[in-house]
Amino acid sequence: MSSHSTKGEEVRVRFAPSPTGYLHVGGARTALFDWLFARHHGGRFILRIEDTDVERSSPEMVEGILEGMRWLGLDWDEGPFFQSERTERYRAAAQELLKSGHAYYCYCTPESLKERRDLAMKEKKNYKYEGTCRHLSSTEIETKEAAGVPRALRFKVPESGSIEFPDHVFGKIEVAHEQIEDFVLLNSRNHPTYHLSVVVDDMEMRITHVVRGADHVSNTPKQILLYRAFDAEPPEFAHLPLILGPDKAKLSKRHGATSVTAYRDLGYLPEAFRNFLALLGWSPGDNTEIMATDELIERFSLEKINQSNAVFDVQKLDWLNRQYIGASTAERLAPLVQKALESKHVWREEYAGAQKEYFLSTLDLLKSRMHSINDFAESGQAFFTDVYEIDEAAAKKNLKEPDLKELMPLLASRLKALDVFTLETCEQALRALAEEKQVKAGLLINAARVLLTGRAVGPPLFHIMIQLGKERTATRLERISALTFHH
RNA sequence: GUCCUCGUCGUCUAGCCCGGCCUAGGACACCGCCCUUUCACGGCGGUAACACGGGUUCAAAUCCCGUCGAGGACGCCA
Repeated sequence: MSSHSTKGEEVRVRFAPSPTGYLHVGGARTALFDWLFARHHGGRFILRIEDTDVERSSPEMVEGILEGMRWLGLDWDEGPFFQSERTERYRAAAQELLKSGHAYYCYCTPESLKERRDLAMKEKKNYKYEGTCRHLSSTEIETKEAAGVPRALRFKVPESGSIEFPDHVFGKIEVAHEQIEDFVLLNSRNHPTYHLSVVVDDMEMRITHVVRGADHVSNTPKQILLYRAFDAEPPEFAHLPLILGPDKAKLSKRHGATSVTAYRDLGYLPEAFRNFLALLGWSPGDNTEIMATDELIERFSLEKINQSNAVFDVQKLDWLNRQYIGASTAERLAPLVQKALESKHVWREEYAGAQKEYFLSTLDLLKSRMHSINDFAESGQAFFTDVYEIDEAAAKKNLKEPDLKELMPLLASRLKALDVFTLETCEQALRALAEEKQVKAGLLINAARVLLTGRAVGPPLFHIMIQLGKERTATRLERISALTFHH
């Protein structure tokens, strides 16, 4: 167990995405760290959907987020809770703050506020709400109320002093009160806004640790102020460094795939992706990189999270993916590969007709050189159908020797004559033929591979032969005479 | 503009808190070699970094100050 206090209570962490977009890489990393932290401490992982902005939230996005989390294996213990269903609680909490003198009504119109903000922006000045309505006299308020002027509720931020809080990642952070404006709690349609709902929920759900992106550090002082106003103890905070694109700007659509499910569709293994995400902003401290879930959980700690932003490096992801694919059993890979084939509508019939054992052994043969789950659609094709294309470059490279037109059929007949068709006997037959005809074995081997699979790259030839079987191997070798090449 | 934060190879990072063991370690990528029947895998080796400038100290990547650079936040969005 790590040293930071859990106050003798159960650790409770939440992941609180807003369903205004998909679960993107940054969100997924946050969710992962939340989950790892909860699991490490044997605590509870709570999922809360922050959909107070009804216009921008949608059920599809919620489903997308859940889908992404399931894909990554991030299971939650409580929820999902929806903030949109808890509006009354937030309103009640807001009234409490009004009564206790921590909040006041603001009658400024959004339009005038925007004007003031734009003006300040134009003059390159810092803008902060002036607090106009904070100092309204009771008669002024009466007049506004009588006229039915729309009102928002604002939090009364202390005018002097500063707020300071410890962060598990960044250490101590201090902000002067005068930097913080009187933020809105309830908008003029009487809807709660972010800070209010977050704090009310975190209190009510007894969240002990808030682990979230560093884009929230500047929100933290406001939220702590709210805890104090509610006379509640704030949770502990840990802010995660951001994930950047190759251009070192915040990750966005222009960097390609955004949602994590897009990575699934690209053929990444969830365990590889999760391992990769874990290494973005965190390291176990020694040189270990490949870690299974249990190890990740066991070794995870907030103090090992580093403070600088990290660039998302696809090449490293690819490497991890290859490592994981190579180390996975065919049984593990099979359903994923199958799903990929189905979604791509590739040679469905051939695959459907194949025996399970044959499918698995083919997968075993090919997995060590698969870069992604999707690769199998191409590299596996020739093992399931006789109608596969012969790659032109491969033919040009390995089939251009004229003698092959005789050598290949000859090889075919030698193989056919074999009583036992094994790795050893195939190799013997081929090498004997090469010696007899005074050609390099490599010539025959490379040519045969192209004929058998349509590709210049792939598994060792004799493995391919065994996999295909004697008949198919022979037939395909004989096919050379039917081929025409452009030299 | 204001505030907050960060700054070790191209990238992810170890080391920094508790100065000497750092002629700065690992991984990805890149380049060579080996293995080999192709492509991978694997093995071996190589290029490559403490942003800069001042202090403090016998000694600084590590402590202090400044500069520069980068990122984030500044909504009746979350």
